[in-house]
Amino acid sequence: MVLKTVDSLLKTDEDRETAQSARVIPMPVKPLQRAESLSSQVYREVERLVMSGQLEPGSKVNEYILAEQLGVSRGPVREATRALVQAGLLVAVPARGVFVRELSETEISENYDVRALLTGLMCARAAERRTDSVIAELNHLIVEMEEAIGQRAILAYYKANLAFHGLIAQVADHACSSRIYDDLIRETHFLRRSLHAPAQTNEEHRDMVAAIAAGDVERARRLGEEHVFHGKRRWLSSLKEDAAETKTI
Amino acid sequence: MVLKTVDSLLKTDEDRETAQSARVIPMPVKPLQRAESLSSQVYREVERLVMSGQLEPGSKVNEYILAEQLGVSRGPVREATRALVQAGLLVAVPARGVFVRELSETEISENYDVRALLTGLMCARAAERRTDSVIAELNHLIVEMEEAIGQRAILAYYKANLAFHGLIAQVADHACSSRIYDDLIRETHFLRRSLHAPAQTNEEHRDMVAAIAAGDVERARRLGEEHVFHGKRRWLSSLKEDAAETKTI
DNA sequence: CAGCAGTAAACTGTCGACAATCGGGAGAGG
DNA sequence: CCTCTCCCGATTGTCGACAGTTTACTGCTG
Repeated sequence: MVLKTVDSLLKTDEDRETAQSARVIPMPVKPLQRAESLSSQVYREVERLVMSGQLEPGSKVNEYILAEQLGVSRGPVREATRALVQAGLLVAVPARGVFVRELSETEISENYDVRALLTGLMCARAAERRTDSVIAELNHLIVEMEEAIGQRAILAYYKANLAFHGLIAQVADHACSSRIYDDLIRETHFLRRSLHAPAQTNEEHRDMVAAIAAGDVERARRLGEEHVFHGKRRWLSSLKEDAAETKTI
Repeated sequence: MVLKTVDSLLKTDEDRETAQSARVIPMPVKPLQRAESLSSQVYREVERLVMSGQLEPGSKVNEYILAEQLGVSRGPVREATRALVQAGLLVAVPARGVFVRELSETEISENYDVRALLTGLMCARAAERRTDSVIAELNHLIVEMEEAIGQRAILAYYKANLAFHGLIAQVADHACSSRIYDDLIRETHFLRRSLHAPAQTNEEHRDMVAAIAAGDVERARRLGEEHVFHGKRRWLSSLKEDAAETKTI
């Protein structure tokens, strides 16, 4: 691990590896592939910080401080932030710096729209390429989500849900959709920390898998699309609730 | 103009502006906004080089040479290329450099798939938000394309076609779709230099505008989708022709 | 006490230089 | 003559430093 994580700075970093130690093993088992470039590591670390909420939307990302915390110079940090701006996680203001992107309600709404189409496409293709083992795995994930709902285990549900859609994407075998879908998911990461009507959502999952299992391509597409649109509706109603609450307060 | 274009290096660069010349006007009319960052300028210049075909798919982009040609240091060049990698125009190979991305047939096919969905979405929304002036402008562009086809003016057709889809995107007022659509178009830029069955394509344009003008949302969506899928079919058939030719040779 | 100007600190944008790594070519050996 | 190895040049990855701009603080004035 070349790059220090920001977390690790809070602890004493005692995990310094002495790679050049003792004997040189004739056939090294792992370190054959060179360490990833610092830019990429910084990219992933900043991505993690944003996704985990440690960097809140709208907050400023200071190059200098970040570079110091990660133990690298500003070069790689600048490269990483540039890429993250292009990826849509950050926004750059000339001569002011980069900030964690905050989405307007319109942008979130549009995000749902495109995700719906992509989900439909991937479900349709998944219905064409399904195998018994995949269907079994999807059903297993649905059960997992069911259990997570019963135990109010938000994180477990979140992970299983991610795995569910990830597996569909994998089976769909459509890299272009998959990539864009992942980008869109990342942009709206903060929405997924709170959950609305998970039971109903999981019911939709069941229907989707049934259509995929039956090989009903068009039905799978429609259910996939609707699944996301229903998510959008749930988000909208939660918005209205928030607005009502703030109004009554 | 701070940045030198690569083209300009072939000519003698005589257009050196002496910005600090003669008198200082008390109230400067234009230069109030500071020049764009070099990274952004390099970004656009490399993008232009790729789009125009001066940098062919698969060719290597040398940081040092590019920086020297543009008259900047390698820092901005690295930032720009990182962003372009994220944008999908370049690919980075660790410790080897960046190359102009070349798409496999599968990737191009998938590109069409997603573009079809987005075009459908934008046409549907355009049908909801149409105005008389927009319809008139769309019809005007169709006529322009018609004329370009008659005159075998590929470039004119290309530009009008771009304007046509751009106008629909603008009317659709769906930034998310629009952004992704543009990215996808850029990735497959090289396909649009050769044209297949433009007359038929323009006929589809007519139908699309008719549906949008009539406010028939679902029909507009379907025609928009099909328009791109027909483009995909035309591309596939041109592929087969190429394969047949190379086989007979 | 509030508002404004001036100054100083902080931060971004950019550059040149050094180190590490990869590819190609020369040379030796089979 | 072919192949493998070693070395060198070319190129990327990274760093520290400087310059210009923005921001924040301080002190002055109405």
